[in-house]
Amino acid sequence: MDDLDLLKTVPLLSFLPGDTLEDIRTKLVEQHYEKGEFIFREGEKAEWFYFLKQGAIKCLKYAPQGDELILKILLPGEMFCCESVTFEGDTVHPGNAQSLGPTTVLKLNRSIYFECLHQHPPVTMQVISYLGNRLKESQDLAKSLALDPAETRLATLLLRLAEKLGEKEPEGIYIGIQLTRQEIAHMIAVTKETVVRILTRFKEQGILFAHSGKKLIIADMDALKQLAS
Amino acid sequence: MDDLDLLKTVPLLSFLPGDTLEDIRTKLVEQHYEKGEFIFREGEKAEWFYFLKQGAIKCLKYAPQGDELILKILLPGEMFCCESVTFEGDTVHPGNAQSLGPTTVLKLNRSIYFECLHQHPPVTMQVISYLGNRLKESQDLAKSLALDPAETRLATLLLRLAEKLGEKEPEGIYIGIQLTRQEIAHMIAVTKETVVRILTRFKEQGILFAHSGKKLIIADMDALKQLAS
DNA sequence: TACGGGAGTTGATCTACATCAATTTATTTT
DNA sequence: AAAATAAATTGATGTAGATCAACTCCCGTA
Repeated sequence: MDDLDLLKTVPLLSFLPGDTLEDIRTKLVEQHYEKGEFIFREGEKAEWFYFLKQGAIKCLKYAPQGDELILKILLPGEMFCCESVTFEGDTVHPGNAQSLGPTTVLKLNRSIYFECLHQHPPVTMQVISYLGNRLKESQDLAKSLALDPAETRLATLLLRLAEKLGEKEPEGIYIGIQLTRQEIAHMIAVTKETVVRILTRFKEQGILFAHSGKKLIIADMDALKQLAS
Repeated sequence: MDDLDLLKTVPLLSFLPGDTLEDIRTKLVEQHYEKGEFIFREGEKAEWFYFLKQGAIKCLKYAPQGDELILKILLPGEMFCCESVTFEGDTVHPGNAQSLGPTTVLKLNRSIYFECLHQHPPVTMQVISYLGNRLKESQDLAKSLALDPAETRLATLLLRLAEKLGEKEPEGIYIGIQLTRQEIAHMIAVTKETVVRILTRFKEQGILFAHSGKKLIIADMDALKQLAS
């Protein structure tokens, strides 16, 4: 019953209408996605509040020519689409959500979520807090894209990834999520070639330690912080 | 008493604790700023909820070297800092707010704002909705900075400005806010020279009509939409 | 009416990063 | 394990937009 243990850790869900966690469970819809599947696409009607149970999801937008920008990587425990569903009338998703690997989400019907917000002010306050953080994150991304050179953007990204999901290993801090060079490129708006060239430079400088060529292990966090500045 | 008339149009403020609008007025602090003055700076403690009564405010961030990015232009009727104040403990402003001209704001003490949110769920829902819109806006900006060439970014900006504060004139749609080329440049992350060059091209193409060299008048909205695509 | 300073404009040159192309190395699939 | 496919790497070349520098226009002030 680790499902329920997880739910208990999510303040938002602990306030769902109904007295027991079992009640809550009956209202949540669990759904599974394989790598590359879309949870939703831009322009589709937003009808669910989501909670990421397992896996990782990239939130991204496409330019008309097919270029893409990854705006956010969602990790287990995070909620998403808490804003769209509160708008009056029909709302559509402003971007795409695609699973990075095998992924399980729990989703909650728009009207139940809405009811929950109305009945539990502290929950609503949490959503505001979450949205405030997402807004800050998004503005930091915009600033970085606008003002930082590619090397700084990559250093900043590696640092954030290390802080969020870094695992201590003998050689350094291992980034426990497998992103392709192309995906990294899409997060900082450069080409995959540029990512490779900068990573190669980082390895030469001893900032990075490449275990099996693919795994990213950061050897010198301080140097990265310096570059991210 | 047009002050109160204005307040009535702001749903958030109409829910403030207290029965009459006169009561509300006693809790709001009015403050005036001259062109260029800062309402607050990055890193300062966030202690107020703000409402823009008159004028215009630019929200911006600086890079260490002094480069800047304008994230948002606030116009009369808009609230700001509705998120920071809901976080637990002390919070600091993640960016700067600077007046573009003579500006009047109304501000509300953090704890009264907080109380207001707790007592009036519909108000809270509005704040969520507002933050959701701000988040979408910010992500659109990030996408534009990441994937669109300078010309497209400028076309998109002019279009948005025209939609928000365009005034019909015989020659076209006049953008009723005086921004310097440098400020426009800071909104789309290019140099002022690049802004000038693209605007010159737009004039040559008949998209823009320059009344007295400075005023921006859009002659061909459809062509702009095409470019912004 | 002249003066001064900031904003706008234009041209010449430079550069970070994209693009294109070829090759190597992983990862699936059979 | 071999074949097929996808991802990573490296080098050569191209380009959008930055930078630097000069000049002009405008607007406020004396």
